[in-house]
Amino acid sequence: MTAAKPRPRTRIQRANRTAILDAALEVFSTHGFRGATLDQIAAEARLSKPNLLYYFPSKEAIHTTLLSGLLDTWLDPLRDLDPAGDPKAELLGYVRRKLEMSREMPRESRLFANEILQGAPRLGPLLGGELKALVDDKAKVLRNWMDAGRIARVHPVHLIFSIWALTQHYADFDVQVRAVLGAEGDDPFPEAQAFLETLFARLLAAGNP
Amino acid sequence: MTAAKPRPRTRIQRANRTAILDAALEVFSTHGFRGATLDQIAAEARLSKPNLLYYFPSKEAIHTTLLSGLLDTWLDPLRDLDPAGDPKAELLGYVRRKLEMSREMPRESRLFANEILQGAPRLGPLLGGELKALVDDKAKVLRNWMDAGRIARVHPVHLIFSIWALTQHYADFDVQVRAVLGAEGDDPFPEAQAFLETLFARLLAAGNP
DNA sequence: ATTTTTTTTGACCATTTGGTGAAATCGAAC
DNA sequence: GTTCGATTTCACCAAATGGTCAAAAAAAAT
Repeated sequence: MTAAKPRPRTRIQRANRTAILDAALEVFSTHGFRGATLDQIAAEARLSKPNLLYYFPSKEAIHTTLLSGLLDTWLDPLRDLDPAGDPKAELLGYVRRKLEMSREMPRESRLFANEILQGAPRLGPLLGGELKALVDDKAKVLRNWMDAGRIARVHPVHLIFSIWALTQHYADFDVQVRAVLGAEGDDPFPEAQAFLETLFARLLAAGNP
Repeated sequence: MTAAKPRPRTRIQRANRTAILDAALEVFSTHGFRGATLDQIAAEARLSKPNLLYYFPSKEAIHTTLLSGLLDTWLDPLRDLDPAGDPKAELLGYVRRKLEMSREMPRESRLFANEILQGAPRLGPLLGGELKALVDDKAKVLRNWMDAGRIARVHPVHLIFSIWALTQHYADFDVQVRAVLGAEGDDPFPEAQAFLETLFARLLAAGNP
């Protein structure tokens, strides 16, 4: 489909490309595509603007490069959900890994959130394609587990939505979370982890009607 | 604190101000503050740009006007949580009302999400102030209910976070939700309502450890 | 009908923005 | 140490953007 990107050869190229992508991630994730400027990105990357455009042909190209890698990374934990594993352990593991990603890659989470908020103008088709396919597949796994009485019966797709919503909330709404929690323990994530574990354990407890 | 805004007198003023605010809500909520342009807003409101600026002194002013009204509206359902009511009914009612707001005011939800995503540069102080105060107050109510054994014990603030995250997800990530669900029933909200009801009912079922 | 006030517009401005081109500088291989 | 490609910078554009101003056009008040 897409032209195979010739991997950057020199170490200068590698270093600068990563610097640019890192700077762009920072800027795009806090201002959205339209709100971000090349000058901001250039400044953040400590390069001149023309120098930026020596490595990437356009603002669009930088953004696209970031997004194209993102969805895959983002869905890795869901892909790992093992149909042969223990249902509850698999699901709680998924929640934990997803929450870890919120803590360790909040900028990526916000980049994604921005894109969706703005109507997914760029990775729109992937949602109904690749993403839907994966979710449908995993929903089937969940349904099997429910049929076998190994987890409680709930709408499998909304169950997945709920995991996304709850875990990404701690990255995307970080400012709000910290403001509301106040000084009470700087790091909200351990509490969040405990809370989410309880929540999903109770929601999925077999024996529920 | 803020200067009392002299309510618009003439009906033309009232009509145009609402048209502008409505247009601005549309544009700001899909592009964020920096990504939105006065020309877009003017076009959406069917006014000329100078005419826009006859009613509002600046882009900032429009945005501020929108945001200042928003937080209050947004928190109304939480304010309504009645300490004297039945715990489970109160909480499920809160969830329902919040989900209704996601369905009926998705643009407002996205405007808010954009602001928080971008680090809450404008309504930042309100988060640690007014918002935190309200949440602390209601968390106390929740804790009392837990102490009395009327709902299961969980971290009350994270419980509130979870309600926000789960309900707002259906407004903010609407595109994704619809893409993943596919044609399977155009309106995701009835299913969402049922799912969330189950989720919180199980989470809060007294008798839980 | 005329004055007065409100509303709308067209022309305009300074700054910012995404992007270009050619020249200068740098770095590695020889 | 020279050469040749890779890298960086300087000067510059055209378009877009937030905003201004004075004059025209509508409404309202008299």
